[in-house]
Amino acid sequence: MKGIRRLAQHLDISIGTVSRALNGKPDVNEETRRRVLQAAAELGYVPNQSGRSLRQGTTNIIGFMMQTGTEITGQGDIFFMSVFDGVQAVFARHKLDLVALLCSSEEDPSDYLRRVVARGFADGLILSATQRDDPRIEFLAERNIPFVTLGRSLTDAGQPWLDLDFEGMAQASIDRLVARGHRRIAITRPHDDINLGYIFVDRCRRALAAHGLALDEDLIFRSTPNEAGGYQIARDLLALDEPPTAIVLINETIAIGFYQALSEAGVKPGRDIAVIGRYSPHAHFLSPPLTCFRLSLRDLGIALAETLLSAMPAFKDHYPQAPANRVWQMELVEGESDPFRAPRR
Amino acid sequence: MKGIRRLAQHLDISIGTVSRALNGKPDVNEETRRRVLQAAAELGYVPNQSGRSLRQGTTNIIGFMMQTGTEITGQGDIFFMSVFDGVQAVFARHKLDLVALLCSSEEDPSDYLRRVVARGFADGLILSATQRDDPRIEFLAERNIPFVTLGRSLTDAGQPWLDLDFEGMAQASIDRLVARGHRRIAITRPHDDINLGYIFVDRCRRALAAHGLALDEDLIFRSTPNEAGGYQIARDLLALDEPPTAIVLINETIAIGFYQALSEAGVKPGRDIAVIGRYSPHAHFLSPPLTCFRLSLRDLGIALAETLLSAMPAFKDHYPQAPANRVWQMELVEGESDPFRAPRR
DNA sequence: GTGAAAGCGCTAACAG
DNA sequence: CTGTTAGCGCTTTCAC
Repeated sequence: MKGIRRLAQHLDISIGTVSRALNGKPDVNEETRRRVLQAAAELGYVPNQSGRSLRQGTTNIIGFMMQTGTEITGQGDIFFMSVFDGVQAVFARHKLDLVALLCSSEEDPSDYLRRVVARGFADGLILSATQRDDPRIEFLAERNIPFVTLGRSLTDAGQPWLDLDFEGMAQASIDRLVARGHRRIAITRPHDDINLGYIFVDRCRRALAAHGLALDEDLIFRSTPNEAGGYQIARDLLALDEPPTAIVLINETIAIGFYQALSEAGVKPGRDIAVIGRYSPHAHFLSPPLTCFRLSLRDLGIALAETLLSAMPAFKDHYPQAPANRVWQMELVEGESDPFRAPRR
Repeated sequence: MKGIRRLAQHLDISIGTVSRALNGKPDVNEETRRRVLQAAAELGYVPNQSGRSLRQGTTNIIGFMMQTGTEITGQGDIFFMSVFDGVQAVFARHKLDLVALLCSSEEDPSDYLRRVVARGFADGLILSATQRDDPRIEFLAERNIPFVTLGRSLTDAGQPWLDLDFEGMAQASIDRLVARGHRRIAITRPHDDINLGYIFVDRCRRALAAHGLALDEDLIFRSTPNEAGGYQIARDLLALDEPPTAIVLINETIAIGFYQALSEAGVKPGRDIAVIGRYSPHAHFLSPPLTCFRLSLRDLGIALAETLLSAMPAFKDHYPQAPANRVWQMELVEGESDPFRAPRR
């Protein structure tokens, strides 16, 4: 004898009553409920999730889909761990469990998602690394699976999303660099079709135009989101006939390689070239400290969770005011990598 | 009508036959099987996991348990992402799915694990960040849940484990530094009770003793496994009356902060102090390049998966030769941070 | 080679 | 307030 049946037998009451007692149904004698809860604790009883899911059609699991190839997302363990921590803080209130759904780099993300959904694995989903055109979005929307994306996409099915404020970062970076005397400003973009790259480049272009400047196509550097990518950017940049005097780096990790390649060439950030990037734990520890845009990843996770829950019928009442779409502000942390520029010559 | 029933109706055969056809049972007419598979593909049928689990008592899911607080694990940016990718490469062969079980920093890991197990969530588990005494190990062993740990522990239930060769790293580092003229050698250890810290410190002590040297307790620096921890170590170290001439860093991430604090004090790695650390993508991009110990994280993941599967009755036949316990070699990458030491005075 | 039917553990509807 | 029972989707006997 196993499971709820065993518990019921142990208490000499019916399994129905045990179930109701455990699930906090009102029509249970308080004394009975107390006995059930105590016995459950003693016997270490926890309801079998498969049985429960099969009956209720819900799993109490929220899946956070991510790709495991390191060069794909551009985010590392730390980024996601921090976000997860915030997400969980919210889910814990509702006894929802967060699991990371790990799509191998060898599998097509859409196929993977299809499998996850068909299996009835999760009650809701969080998608990260949204692509410019992202078939996953349509797929989930068609099936009425509650989900939220971390990142926007041209694929719009009216889904809720949260995204970092890359426009704000672009605008502020360009304005700041221009104000500091720069006219020839480079930017970077991801090597793949992740949506944020488009947003960032577009806004940089417009911000420059507002200052009467054009974005030189040769000053848009594509790179993989890692140290090696940053290194390569610096090498390419220094090889130009007329290098830029400033650059805005879109990824966190590329700063290290970028600094190193400059250093090898005897070029010093802050003195010979202005650099603005994204905050990461090592940004402070570069020399000179990187001027960068920071955000609270944990708070982002919290917002992500609340937005998702507000899209789920079972929880929406708890989060009536959660915004369905939102760009997440980043805060400028002043470093020493982009001082005012000494007038040339 | 849903699920397998719908598929059966569509084909006008019984659900039993559909099930057998889909699951590759031998007693099915090949023509029938072909029709079933085709219809399944057309209708996008995927068996419901809850129904299947309930019936079979197995989920085809392997859980990789990890803690989500960022200061906990002590691994670099992309440590887990890379390991996951290797694990999945193996699991894909057996149609097993890997999910990361994310224990919030606010929850006790043992409680979390208990819940996961009781729910029948996964067929097997991988535990990371094993503590010196780790109750999770006993818990799983008692219940006969197949699992493998990434990391050893004093808690020994005969479980399979894989661990990095911290002894080898300790021994090689000490030998190398001594050979290069160092007598006063510092080491670092994690701030918490993770098991690897004990292994590392013990072996360093013995390696030094073999050279007739004592490990000075003041030269064992505890730190959180992040940039700030490394920064603090360097500050503390430089404040000593008699600073060490060399140091071995146990974590990947601390090198950056460590280098920075040295730099601020005008102390140059490789010239004024020898440094040996762990490889991470930025190790090359430090100046001077860090001499460090590297391993293939993806291969580690593959080995981890194979070791787990060899402990699972359903798969053990495929992996007869997988070692149940194994320290994973790391390879020394020569940088320029620990040259031969100019004799003093 | 196929169909019919039992039953995995659980919750919810219903009867008392 | 409690017991009884149907049935969630699936796999696996057991007949035929």
